[in-house]
Amino acid sequence: MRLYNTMTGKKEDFVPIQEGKVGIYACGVTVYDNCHIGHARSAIVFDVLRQYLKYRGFEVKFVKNFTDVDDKIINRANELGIPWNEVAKKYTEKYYEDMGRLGVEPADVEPKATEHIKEIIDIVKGLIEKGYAYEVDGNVYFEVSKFPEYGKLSKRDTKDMQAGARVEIDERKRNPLDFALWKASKPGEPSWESPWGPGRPGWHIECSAMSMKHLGETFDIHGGGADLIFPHHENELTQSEAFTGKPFVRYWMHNGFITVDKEKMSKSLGNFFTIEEILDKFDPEVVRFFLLQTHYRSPIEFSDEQLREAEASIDRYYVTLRRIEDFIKKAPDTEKSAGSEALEEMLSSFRTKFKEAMDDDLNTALAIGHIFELIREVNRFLDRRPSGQKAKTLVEETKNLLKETGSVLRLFGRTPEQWYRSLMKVKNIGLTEEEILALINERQEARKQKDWAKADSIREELDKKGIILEDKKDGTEWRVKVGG
RNA sequence: GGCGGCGUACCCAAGUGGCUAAGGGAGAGGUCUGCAAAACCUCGAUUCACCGGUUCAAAUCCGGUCGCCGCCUCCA
Repeated sequence: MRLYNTMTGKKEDFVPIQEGKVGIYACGVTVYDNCHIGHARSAIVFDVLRQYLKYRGFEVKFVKNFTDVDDKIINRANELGIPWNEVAKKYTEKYYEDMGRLGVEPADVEPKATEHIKEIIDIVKGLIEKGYAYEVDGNVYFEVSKFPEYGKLSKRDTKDMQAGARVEIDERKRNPLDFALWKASKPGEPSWESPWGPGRPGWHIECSAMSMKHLGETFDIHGGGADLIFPHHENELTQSEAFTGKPFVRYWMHNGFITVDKEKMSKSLGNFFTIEEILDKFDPEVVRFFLLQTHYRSPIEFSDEQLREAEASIDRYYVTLRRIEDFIKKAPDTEKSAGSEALEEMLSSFRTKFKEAMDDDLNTALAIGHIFELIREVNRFLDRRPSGQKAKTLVEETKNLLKETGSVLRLFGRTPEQWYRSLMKVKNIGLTEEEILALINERQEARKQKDWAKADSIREELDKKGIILEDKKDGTEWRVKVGG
Protein backbone atom coordinates (compact mmCIF):
# COMPACT_ATOMS: atom_id res chain seq x y z
CA MET A 1 0.00 0.00 0.00
CA ARG A 2 1.24 3.45 -0.87
CA LEU A 3 0.34 6.66 0.87
CA TYR A 4 1.19 10.23 0.03
CA ASN A 5 3.28 11.67 2.82
CA THR A 6 3.10 15.44 3.24
CA MET A 7 6.51 15.34 4.91
CA THR A 8 8.32 13.98 1.87
CA GLY A 9 5.88 15.17 -0.77
CA LYS A 10 5.77 11.69 -2.29
CA LYS A 11 3.77 8.53 -2.28
CA GLU A 12 5.59 6.03 -0.10
CA ASP A 13 5.17 2.37 0.68
CA PHE A 14 3.28 2.10 3.90
CA VAL A 15 5.19 0.09 6.47
CA PRO A 16 3.82 0.25 10.01
CA ILE A 17 6.12 0.41 13.00
CA GLN A 18 4.78 -2.85 14.32
CA GLU A 19 3.87 -5.47 11.77
CA GLY A 20 0.15 -5.87 11.35
CA LYS A 21 -0.74 -2.93 13.57
CA VAL A 22 -1.48 0.69 12.71
CA GLY A 23 -1.89 3.69 14.96
CA ILE A 24 -3.72 6.66 13.45
CA TYR A 25 -4.33 10.05 14.96
CA ALA A 26 -6.72 12.39 13.18
CA CYS A 27 -7.43 15.94 14.23
CA GLY A 28 -11.09 16.22 14.99
CA VAL A 29 -12.88 19.48 15.54
CA THR A 30 -13.05 22.36 17.93
CA VAL A 31 -16.52 22.08 19.34
CA TYR A 32 -17.80 25.64 19.13
CA ASP A 33 -20.30 25.50 16.26
CA ASN A 34 -22.08 23.23 13.81
CA CYS A 35 -19.89 21.26 11.44
CA HIS A 36 -19.86 22.04 7.76
CA ILE A 37 -19.28 19.80 4.78
CA GLY A 38 -15.52 20.40 4.99
CA HIS A 39 -15.44 18.80 8.42
CA ALA A 40 -17.45 15.95 6.98
CA ARG A 41 -14.88 15.41 4.26
CA SER A 42 -12.03 15.09 6.70
CA ALA A 43 -13.99 12.78 8.98
CA ILE A 44 -15.06 10.57 6.07
CA VAL A 45 -11.62 10.38 4.48
CA PHE A 46 -9.99 9.14 7.66
CA ASP A 47 -12.91 6.89 8.42
CA VAL A 48 -12.36 5.24 5.05
CA LEU A 49 -8.61 5.00 5.66
CA ARG A 50 -9.34 3.24 8.93
CA GLN A 51 -11.90 0.89 7.38
CA TYR A 52 -9.65 0.03 4.51
CA LEU A 53 -6.69 -0.76 6.74
CA LYS A 54 -8.93 -3.05 8.74
CA TYR A 55 -10.16 -4.64 5.53
CA ARG A 56 -6.52 -5.20 4.63
CA GLY A 57 -6.09 -7.11 7.86
CA PHE A 58 -4.37 -4.52 10.01
CA GLU A 59 -5.24 -4.13 13.63
CA VAL A 60 -6.06 -0.44 13.76
CA LYS A 61 -6.10 1.89 16.71
CA PHE A 62 -7.78 5.06 15.58
CA VAL A 63 -7.66 8.13 17.77
CA LYS A 64 -9.62 11.30 17.01
CA ASN A 65 -9.66 14.21 19.40
CA PHE A 66 -12.10 16.88 20.39
CA THR A 67 -10.72 20.30 21.22
CA ASP A 68 -13.01 21.29 24.05
CA VAL A 69 -11.22 24.31 25.46
CA ASP A 70 -10.14 27.14 23.21
CA ASP A 71 -10.58 30.87 22.57
CA LYS A 72 -13.37 30.19 20.11
CA ILE A 73 -15.32 28.20 22.61
CA ILE A 74 -14.89 30.92 25.19
CA ASN A 75 -16.05 33.56 22.74
CA ARG A 76 -19.01 31.48 21.76
CA ALA A 77 -19.96 30.96 25.38
CA ASN A 78 -19.93 34.71 25.91
CA GLU A 79 -22.11 35.20 22.84
CA LEU A 80 -24.62 32.61 23.95
CA GLY A 81 -24.41 33.52 27.60
CA ILE A 82 -23.80 29.96 28.71
CA PRO A 83 -20.77 28.33 30.35
CA TRP A 84 -17.93 27.35 28.04
CA ASN A 85 -18.17 23.68 28.94
CA GLU A 86 -21.80 23.63 27.89
CA VAL A 87 -20.86 25.02 24.50
CA ALA A 88 -18.36 22.18 24.18
CA LYS A 89 -20.88 19.60 25.27
CA LYS A 90 -23.59 20.87 22.96
CA TYR A 91 -21.42 20.84 19.84
CA THR A 92 -19.77 17.55 20.72
CA GLU A 93 -23.20 15.97 20.74
CA LYS A 94 -24.03 17.68 17.47
CA TYR A 95 -20.84 16.31 15.98
CA TYR A 96 -21.83 12.77 16.86
CA GLU A 97 -25.27 13.30 15.45
CA ASP A 98 -24.10 14.75 12.11
CA MET A 99 -21.23 12.33 11.62
CA GLY A 100 -23.32 9.39 12.69
CA ARG A 101 -25.82 10.20 10.00
CA LEU A 102 -22.98 10.28 7.47
CA GLY A 103 -21.90 6.82 8.52
CA VAL A 104 -18.73 7.94 10.30
CA GLU A 105 -18.04 5.55 13.13
CA PRO A 106 -16.72 6.84 16.44
CA ALA A 107 -12.96 6.38 16.76
CA ASP A 108 -11.46 3.79 19.09
CA VAL A 109 -10.31 6.54 21.41
CA GLU A 110 -11.81 10.03 21.40
CA PRO A 111 -9.79 12.06 23.83
CA LYS A 112 -10.60 15.57 24.95
CA ALA A 113 -8.12 18.28 25.76
CA THR A 114 -9.64 18.96 29.17
CA GLU A 115 -9.13 15.34 30.15
CA HIS A 116 -5.40 15.53 29.49
CA ILE A 117 -4.32 18.59 31.43
CA LYS A 118 -1.87 16.61 33.53
CA GLU A 119 -0.15 15.13 30.47
CA ILE A 120 -0.05 18.56 28.87
CA ILE A 121 1.56 20.14 31.92
CA ASP A 122 4.16 17.36 32.03
CA ILE A 123 5.20 18.03 28.47
CA VAL A 124 5.35 21.78 28.98
CA LYS A 125 7.47 21.25 32.10
CA GLY A 126 9.76 18.92 30.21
CA LEU A 127 10.19 21.42 27.39
CA ILE A 128 11.17 24.15 29.84
CA GLU A 129 13.66 21.81 31.52
CA LYS A 130 15.19 20.92 28.17
CA GLY A 131 15.57 24.58 27.32
CA TYR A 132 13.04 24.63 24.48
CA ALA A 133 10.46 26.74 26.24
CA TYR A 134 10.32 29.79 28.47
CA GLU A 135 7.79 31.31 30.81
CA VAL A 136 6.61 34.91 30.86
CA ASP A 137 3.90 36.11 33.25
CA GLY A 138 2.22 32.75 33.54
CA ASN A 139 2.44 32.04 29.80
CA VAL A 140 4.79 29.46 28.39
CA TYR A 141 6.13 29.72 24.85
CA PHE A 142 8.05 27.35 22.65
CA GLU A 143 11.23 28.97 21.38
CA VAL A 144 11.30 28.12 17.71
CA SER A 145 14.93 29.11 17.20
CA LYS A 146 15.95 26.23 19.50
CA PHE A 147 14.56 23.70 17.02
CA PRO A 148 16.60 23.98 13.81
CA GLU A 149 14.29 21.73 11.84
CA TYR A 150 11.31 24.01 12.38
CA GLY A 151 9.35 24.26 9.12
CA LYS A 152 10.23 20.82 7.79
CA LEU A 153 6.63 19.67 7.44
CA SER A 154 5.15 22.81 5.91
CA LYS A 155 8.34 23.42 3.91
CA ARG A 156 9.01 26.90 5.01
CA ASP A 157 12.03 28.77 6.10
CA THR A 158 11.89 30.73 9.34
CA LYS A 159 13.73 33.57 7.63
CA ASP A 160 11.09 33.92 4.92
CA MET A 161 8.39 33.83 7.49
CA GLN A 162 9.92 36.52 9.58
CA ALA A 163 10.32 38.67 6.50
CA GLY A 164 6.65 38.43 5.66
CA ALA A 165 5.34 38.05 9.14
CA ARG A 166 2.03 39.73 9.70
CA VAL A 167 1.76 37.95 13.00
CA GLU A 168 0.28 39.94 15.80
CA ILE A 169 3.12 41.22 17.87
CA ASP A 170 3.16 39.82 21.35
CA GLU A 171 5.79 41.70 23.31
CA ARG A 172 6.26 38.80 25.66
CA LYS A 173 7.53 36.48 22.95
CA ARG A 174 11.24 36.44 22.18
CA ASN A 175 10.44 35.85 18.55
CA PRO A 176 7.16 36.38 16.71
CA LEU A 177 7.21 32.76 15.56
CA ASP A 178 7.32 31.39 19.08
CA PHE A 179 4.01 29.79 19.95
CA ALA A 180 2.09 29.34 23.17
CA LEU A 181 2.22 26.06 25.05
CA TRP A 182 0.36 27.34 28.07
CA LYS A 183 -1.76 30.46 28.39
CA ALA A 184 -2.45 32.32 31.60
CA SER A 185 -6.18 32.60 32.14
CA LYS A 186 -7.98 35.84 32.70
CA PRO A 187 -10.55 35.91 35.46
CA GLY A 188 -13.71 34.11 34.46
CA GLU A 189 -11.97 32.01 31.83
CA PRO A 190 -11.55 28.27 32.21
CA SER A 191 -8.37 27.52 34.08
CA TRP A 192 -6.35 24.77 35.66
CA GLU A 193 -3.62 24.95 38.27
CA SER A 194 -0.12 24.71 36.90
CA PRO A 195 3.46 25.47 37.96
CA TRP A 196 3.02 28.80 36.12
CA GLY A 197 -0.24 29.73 37.80
CA PRO A 198 -3.81 29.21 36.65
CA GLY A 199 -4.09 28.77 32.94
CA ARG A 200 -5.12 26.60 30.03
CA PRO A 201 -3.36 24.72 27.25
CA GLY A 202 -2.11 26.50 24.14
CA TRP A 203 -3.32 25.75 20.65
CA HIS A 204 -1.28 22.72 19.67
CA ILE A 205 -0.06 21.03 22.80
CA GLU A 206 -3.18 18.95 23.40
CA CYS A 207 -2.64 16.92 20.23
CA SER A 208 0.94 16.15 21.23
CA ALA A 209 -0.17 15.04 24.67
CA MET A 210 -3.12 12.96 23.50
CA SER A 211 -1.48 11.31 20.52
CA MET A 212 1.58 10.31 22.52
CA LYS A 213 -0.49 9.07 25.41
CA HIS A 214 -2.71 6.87 23.29
CA LEU A 215 -0.36 5.89 20.45
CA GLY A 216 3.15 6.26 21.81
CA GLU A 217 5.94 8.73 21.16
CA THR A 218 6.27 7.67 17.53
CA PHE A 219 3.23 6.49 15.63
CA ASP A 220 2.23 5.60 12.12
CA ILE A 221 -0.23 8.04 10.60
CA HIS A 222 -1.34 11.54 11.49
CA GLY A 223 -4.12 13.11 9.50
CA GLY A 224 -6.18 16.23 9.16
CA GLY A 225 -7.28 18.92 6.75
CA ALA A 226 -4.59 20.56 4.64
CA ASP A 227 -5.13 23.82 6.46
CA LEU A 228 -3.71 22.24 9.60
CA ILE A 229 -0.28 21.69 8.08
CA PHE A 230 0.77 25.12 9.22
CA PRO A 231 0.91 26.09 11.95
CA HIS A 232 -0.92 23.36 13.82
CA HIS A 233 0.89 20.23 12.69
CA GLU A 234 4.22 21.96 12.30
CA ASN A 235 4.05 23.12 15.91
CA GLU A 236 2.72 19.83 17.15
CA LEU A 237 5.58 18.01 15.49
CA THR A 238 8.14 20.50 16.78
CA GLN A 239 7.13 20.36 20.41
CA SER A 240 6.70 16.57 20.33
CA GLU A 241 10.09 15.86 18.82
CA ALA A 242 11.78 18.42 21.04
CA PHE A 243 10.23 16.70 24.03
CA THR A 244 10.96 13.07 23.14
CA GLY A 245 13.97 13.43 20.89
CA LYS A 246 12.30 10.89 18.62
CA PRO A 247 10.52 11.12 15.29
CA PHE A 248 6.89 11.95 15.99
CA VAL A 249 4.96 10.62 13.00
CA ARG A 250 5.86 8.38 10.07
CA TYR A 251 3.19 9.39 7.57
CA TRP A 252 1.41 12.74 7.48
CA MET A 253 -1.80 12.74 5.48
CA HIS A 254 -3.88 15.78 4.60
CA ASN A 255 -7.19 16.03 2.82
CA GLY A 256 -8.03 18.79 0.35
CA PHE A 257 -10.66 21.46 0.74
CA ILE A 258 -14.22 21.89 -0.31
CA THR A 259 -14.61 25.01 -2.42
CA VAL A 260 -17.54 27.20 -3.34
CA ASP A 261 -17.11 29.25 -6.52
CA LYS A 262 -13.52 28.00 -6.50
CA GLU A 263 -12.87 29.54 -3.12
CA LYS A 264 -12.13 27.57 0.00
CA MET A 265 -15.20 27.01 2.12
CA SER A 266 -14.62 28.65 5.46
CA LYS A 267 -16.31 30.16 8.41
CA SER A 268 -14.70 33.56 7.92
CA LEU A 269 -15.81 33.85 4.28
CA GLY A 270 -19.29 32.76 5.28
CA ASN A 271 -19.53 30.52 2.21
CA PHE A 272 -20.10 27.30 4.11
CA PHE A 273 -22.90 24.79 4.16
CA THR A 274 -23.51 22.89 7.35
CA ILE A 275 -23.94 19.15 7.34
CA GLU A 276 -27.36 19.62 8.84
CA GLU A 277 -28.67 21.82 6.06
CA ILE A 278 -27.30 19.59 3.34
CA LEU A 279 -28.91 16.55 4.94
CA ASP A 280 -32.25 18.34 4.83
CA LYS A 281 -32.06 18.06 1.05
CA PHE A 282 -29.97 14.98 0.42
CA ASP A 283 -29.67 11.46 1.74
CA PRO A 284 -26.47 11.04 3.81
CA GLU A 285 -25.18 8.34 1.49
CA VAL A 286 -25.35 10.87 -1.34
CA VAL A 287 -23.10 13.23 0.58
CA ARG A 288 -20.67 10.46 1.39
CA PHE A 289 -20.58 9.29 -2.20
CA PHE A 290 -20.12 12.85 -3.43
CA LEU A 291 -17.06 13.25 -1.20
CA LEU A 292 -15.49 9.91 -2.06
CA GLN A 293 -15.99 10.32 -5.79
CA THR A 294 -12.97 12.60 -5.85
CA HIS A 295 -9.50 11.69 -4.63
CA TYR A 296 -9.03 12.87 -1.05
CA ARG A 297 -6.21 15.30 -1.81
CA SER A 298 -8.00 17.14 -4.63
CA PRO A 299 -10.26 20.10 -4.06
CA ILE A 300 -13.98 19.48 -4.47
CA GLU A 301 -16.29 22.15 -5.78
CA PHE A 302 -19.48 22.01 -3.80
CA SER A 303 -22.75 22.25 -5.69
CA ASP A 304 -26.28 20.95 -5.54
CA GLU A 305 -25.90 19.82 -9.11
CA GLN A 306 -23.01 17.54 -8.21
CA LEU A 307 -24.96 16.19 -5.29
CA ARG A 308 -27.86 15.39 -7.59
CA GLU A 309 -25.51 13.54 -9.90
CA ALA A 310 -24.17 11.57 -6.95
CA GLU A 311 -27.76 10.76 -6.08
CA ALA A 312 -28.34 9.44 -9.57
CA SER A 313 -25.22 7.28 -9.31
CA ILE A 314 -26.33 5.70 -6.07
CA ASP A 315 -29.76 5.14 -7.53
CA ARG A 316 -28.14 3.24 -10.36
CA TYR A 317 -26.61 0.99 -7.74
CA TYR A 318 -29.88 0.35 -5.92
CA VAL A 319 -31.84 -0.20 -9.13
CA THR A 320 -29.30 -2.84 -10.07
CA LEU A 321 -29.34 -4.34 -6.60
CA ARG A 322 -33.10 -4.70 -6.78
CA ARG A 323 -32.75 -6.37 -10.14
CA ILE A 324 -30.11 -8.72 -8.75
CA GLU A 325 -32.24 -9.70 -5.77
CA ASP A 326 -35.25 -10.19 -8.00
CA PHE A 327 -33.28 -12.49 -10.22
CA ILE A 328 -31.98 -14.58 -7.35
CA LYS A 329 -35.48 -14.94 -5.96
CA LYS A 330 -37.42 -15.56 -9.15
CA ALA A 331 -35.23 -16.92 -11.89
CA PRO A 332 -36.34 -20.35 -13.15
CA ASP A 333 -34.20 -23.35 -12.33
CA THR A 334 -33.81 -24.54 -15.88
CA GLU A 335 -30.18 -24.14 -16.79
CA LYS A 336 -29.68 -21.57 -19.49
CA SER A 337 -26.20 -20.37 -20.06
CA ALA A 338 -26.11 -16.94 -21.58
CA GLY A 339 -22.59 -15.82 -22.20
CA SER A 340 -21.34 -15.43 -18.69
CA GLU A 341 -17.64 -15.21 -19.61
CA ALA A 342 -17.34 -11.45 -19.36
CA LEU A 343 -18.99 -11.39 -15.95
CA GLU A 344 -16.94 -14.30 -14.67
CA GLU A 345 -13.78 -12.61 -15.82
CA MET A 346 -14.71 -9.41 -14.10
CA LEU A 347 -15.67 -11.19 -10.92
CA SER A 348 -12.32 -12.92 -10.74
CA SER A 349 -10.33 -9.70 -11.06
CA PHE A 350 -12.65 -7.33 -9.24
CA ARG A 351 -11.34 -7.62 -5.71
CA THR A 352 -7.77 -7.20 -6.90
CA LYS A 353 -8.68 -4.10 -8.88
CA PHE A 354 -10.47 -2.62 -5.92
CA LYS A 355 -7.47 -3.21 -3.69
CA GLU A 356 -5.07 -1.84 -6.25
CA ALA A 357 -7.07 1.35 -6.41
CA MET A 358 -7.31 1.71 -2.66
CA ASP A 359 -3.67 0.70 -2.20
CA ASP A 360 -2.67 3.59 -4.41
CA ASP A 361 -3.02 6.36 -1.87
CA LEU A 362 -6.64 5.56 -1.16
CA ASN A 363 -7.96 6.17 -4.67
CA THR A 364 -11.64 5.93 -3.83
CA ALA A 365 -12.60 7.57 -7.12
CA LEU A 366 -11.03 4.76 -9.12
CA ALA A 367 -12.42 2.14 -6.74
CA ILE A 368 -15.91 3.52 -7.30
CA GLY A 369 -15.27 3.46 -11.03
CA HIS A 370 -14.54 -0.26 -10.79
CA ILE A 371 -17.72 -0.81 -8.82
CA PHE A 372 -19.73 0.77 -11.62
CA GLU A 373 -17.97 -1.33 -14.22
CA LEU A 374 -19.14 -4.40 -12.36
CA ILE A 375 -22.63 -2.98 -12.19
CA ARG A 376 -22.71 -2.56 -15.93
CA GLU A 377 -21.39 -6.07 -16.48
CA VAL A 378 -23.98 -7.73 -14.28
CA ASN A 379 -26.72 -5.74 -16.01
CA ARG A 380 -25.42 -6.92 -19.35
CA PHE A 381 -25.51 -10.47 -18.12
CA LEU A 382 -29.05 -10.16 -16.77
CA ASP A 383 -30.19 -8.61 -20.04
CA ARG A 384 -29.37 -11.91 -21.71
CA ARG A 385 -32.09 -13.60 -19.65
CA PRO A 386 -30.05 -16.40 -18.13
CA SER A 387 -31.52 -18.90 -15.70
CA GLY A 388 -30.51 -21.81 -13.51
CA GLN A 389 -28.27 -22.35 -10.55
CA LYS A 390 -25.01 -21.37 -12.15
CA ALA A 391 -26.34 -17.99 -13.20
CA LYS A 392 -27.79 -17.44 -9.74
CA THR A 393 -24.46 -18.25 -8.16
CA LEU A 394 -22.69 -15.72 -10.37
CA VAL A 395 -25.19 -13.02 -9.64
CA GLU A 396 -25.07 -13.79 -5.94
CA GLU A 397 -21.31 -13.52 -6.04
CA THR A 398 -21.61 -10.15 -7.76
CA LYS A 399 -23.92 -8.95 -5.06
CA ASN A 400 -21.55 -10.09 -2.34
CA LEU A 401 -18.59 -8.37 -3.93
CA LEU A 402 -20.51 -5.14 -4.32
CA LYS A 403 -21.51 -5.28 -0.68
CA GLU A 404 -18.04 -6.19 0.49
CA THR A 405 -16.25 -3.38 -1.29
CA GLY A 406 -19.08 -0.96 -0.65
CA SER A 407 -18.85 -1.61 3.05
CA VAL A 408 -15.20 -0.53 3.10
CA LEU A 409 -16.41 2.84 1.86
CA ARG A 410 -19.49 2.59 4.07
CA LEU A 411 -21.59 2.89 0.94
CA PHE A 412 -24.28 0.73 -0.62
CA GLY A 413 -25.17 -0.86 2.69
CA ARG A 414 -28.95 -0.57 2.60
CA THR A 415 -31.78 -2.31 0.83
CA PRO A 416 -33.41 -0.62 -2.17
CA GLU A 417 -36.53 -0.22 -0.03
CA GLN A 418 -34.59 1.66 2.64
CA TRP A 419 -33.05 3.84 -0.02
CA TYR A 420 -36.41 4.79 -1.51
CA ARG A 421 -37.99 5.38 1.85
CA SER A 422 -35.20 7.75 2.72
CA LEU A 423 -35.57 9.54 -0.62
CA MET A 424 -39.28 9.95 0.00
CA LYS A 425 -38.52 11.85 3.17
CA VAL A 426 -35.70 13.92 1.81
CA LYS A 427 -37.66 14.88 -1.29
CA ASN A 428 -40.88 15.50 0.56
CA ILE A 429 -42.91 13.14 -1.57
CA GLY A 430 -46.46 13.97 -0.59
CA LEU A 431 -47.61 10.36 -0.65
CA THR A 432 -47.39 7.37 1.64
CA GLU A 433 -46.29 3.96 0.48
CA GLU A 434 -49.88 2.77 0.96
CA GLU A 435 -51.22 5.49 -1.28
CA ILE A 436 -48.68 4.65 -3.95
CA LEU A 437 -49.57 0.96 -3.79
CA ALA A 438 -53.27 1.76 -3.98
CA LEU A 439 -52.71 3.80 -7.13
CA ILE A 440 -50.61 1.02 -8.59
CA ASN A 441 -53.45 -1.45 -7.96
CA GLU A 442 -55.96 0.88 -9.52
CA ARG A 443 -53.74 1.19 -12.53
CA GLN A 444 -53.29 -2.58 -12.77
CA GLU A 445 -57.06 -2.93 -12.98
CA ALA A 446 -57.18 -0.37 -15.75
CA ARG A 447 -54.39 -2.17 -17.56
CA LYS A 448 -56.27 -5.45 -17.37
CA GLN A 449 -59.20 -3.74 -19.08
CA LYS A 450 -56.75 -2.23 -21.54
CA ASP A 451 -57.87 1.18 -20.40
CA TRP A 452 -54.55 2.72 -21.41
CA ALA A 453 -55.74 6.27 -21.00
CA LYS A 454 -56.51 5.71 -17.34
CA ALA A 455 -53.35 3.71 -16.75
CA ASP A 456 -51.28 6.47 -18.28
CA SER A 457 -52.99 9.19 -16.31
CA ILE A 458 -52.13 7.38 -13.05
CA ARG A 459 -48.55 7.02 -14.19
CA GLU A 460 -48.48 10.72 -14.97
CA GLU A 461 -50.02 11.67 -11.68
CA LEU A 462 -47.38 9.72 -9.79
CA ASP A 463 -44.62 11.05 -12.00
CA LYS A 464 -45.62 14.59 -11.15
CA LYS A 465 -45.20 13.76 -7.50
CA GLY A 466 -41.80 12.25 -8.11
CA ILE A 467 -42.68 8.57 -8.27
CA ILE A 468 -41.65 6.48 -11.25
CA LEU A 469 -43.42 3.24 -12.12
CA GLU A 470 -41.80 0.25 -13.72
CA ASP A 471 -43.97 -2.43 -15.24
CA LYS A 472 -42.50 -5.89 -14.96
CA LYS A 473 -43.73 -9.32 -15.94
CA ASP A 474 -45.14 -10.05 -12.53
CA GLY A 475 -46.19 -6.65 -11.31
CA THR A 476 -45.34 -2.99 -11.10
CA GLU A 477 -42.59 -1.54 -8.97
CA TRP A 478 -42.18 2.06 -7.94
CA ARG A 479 -39.21 4.19 -7.08
CA VAL A 480 -38.44 7.78 -6.34
CA LYS A 481 -37.30 9.97 -9.21
CA VAL A 482 -33.75 11.18 -8.71
CA GLY A 483 -31.30 13.60 -10.20
CA GLY A 484 -33.89 16.24 -10.99
C1' G B 1 7.31 38.24 -2.03
C1' G B 2 8.17 32.72 -0.30
C1' C B 3 6.26 27.70 -0.69
C1' G B 4 2.70 24.23 -2.83
C1' G B 5 -1.21 22.53 -6.02
C1' C B 6 -4.39 22.45 -10.25
C1' G B 7 -5.98 23.11 -15.75
C1' U B 8 -8.48 15.81 -19.16
C1' A B 9 -15.34 15.57 -23.41
C1' C B 10 -21.35 19.74 -22.27
C1' C B 11 -20.64 18.96 -16.45
C1' C B 12 -18.03 16.02 -12.57
C1' A B 13 -13.80 12.88 -12.61
C1' A B 14 -9.69 8.60 -12.79
C1' G B 15 -5.37 8.02 -15.35
C1' U B 16 1.61 10.57 -14.18
C1' G B 17 6.08 6.99 -20.18
C1' G B 18 3.68 2.34 -24.30
C1' C B 19 -2.62 -1.93 -24.81
C1' U B 20 -9.39 0.94 -27.23
C1' A B 21 -7.65 8.15 -22.41
C1' A B 22 -11.76 4.48 -16.50
C1' G B 23 -16.37 5.68 -14.23
C1' G B 24 -20.83 8.86 -13.23
C1' G B 25 -24.29 12.68 -14.96
C1' A B 26 -26.47 15.26 -19.20
C1' G B 27 -27.49 14.71 -24.77
C1' A B 28 -28.68 12.04 -29.67
C1' G B 29 -30.13 7.45 -32.09
C1' G B 30 -31.52 2.23 -31.38
C1' U B 31 -33.23 -2.63 -28.82
C1' C B 32 -37.05 -3.86 -25.26
C1' U B 33 -42.26 -2.00 -23.82
C1' G B 34 -49.62 -1.24 -24.84
C1' C B 35 -47.11 3.48 -23.56
C1' A B 36 -43.20 4.13 -20.22
C1' A B 37 -39.18 3.23 -16.90
C1' A B 38 -34.89 0.55 -16.03
C1' A B 39 -31.18 -2.02 -18.52
C1' C B 40 -28.26 -2.76 -22.74
C1' C B 41 -26.07 -1.21 -27.60
C1' U B 42 -24.24 2.83 -30.71
C1' C B 43 -22.59 7.98 -31.16
C1' G B 44 -19.69 11.65 -28.44
C1' A B 45 -12.06 14.14 -26.36
C1' U B 46 -7.45 11.44 -33.39
C1' U B 47 -7.04 14.29 -27.94
C1' C B 48 -5.47 15.79 -22.38
C1' A B 49 -4.77 24.96 -21.11
C1' C B 50 -0.92 26.82 -24.73
C1' C B 51 4.22 26.73 -26.91
C1' G B 52 8.83 24.35 -27.33
C1' G B 53 12.11 20.13 -25.90
C1' U B 54 13.71 14.92 -24.30
C1' U B 55 12.30 9.87 -26.12
C1' C B 56 11.39 4.59 -30.79
C1' A B 57 7.05 6.23 -27.67
C1' A B 58 4.27 11.77 -23.39
C1' A B 59 -2.03 13.72 -20.97
C1' U B 60 2.05 11.55 -18.23
C1' C B 61 9.24 13.72 -18.00
C1' C B 62 11.94 18.80 -18.74
C1' G B 63 11.70 24.29 -19.86
C1' G B 64 8.60 28.44 -20.78
C1' U B 65 3.69 31.07 -21.26
C1' C B 66 -1.36 31.89 -19.77
C1' G B 67 -5.35 31.00 -16.27
C1' C B 68 -7.24 29.39 -11.45
C1' C B 69 -6.59 28.10 -6.33
C1' G B 70 -4.35 27.10 -1.48
C1' C B 71 -0.85 27.98 2.69
C1' C B 72 2.36 31.79 4.86
C1' U B 73 -3.27 34.48 10.62
C1' C B 74 -7.85 30.73 13.69
C1' C B 75 -9.52 27.27 9.96
C1' A B 76 -11.22 20.22 8.09
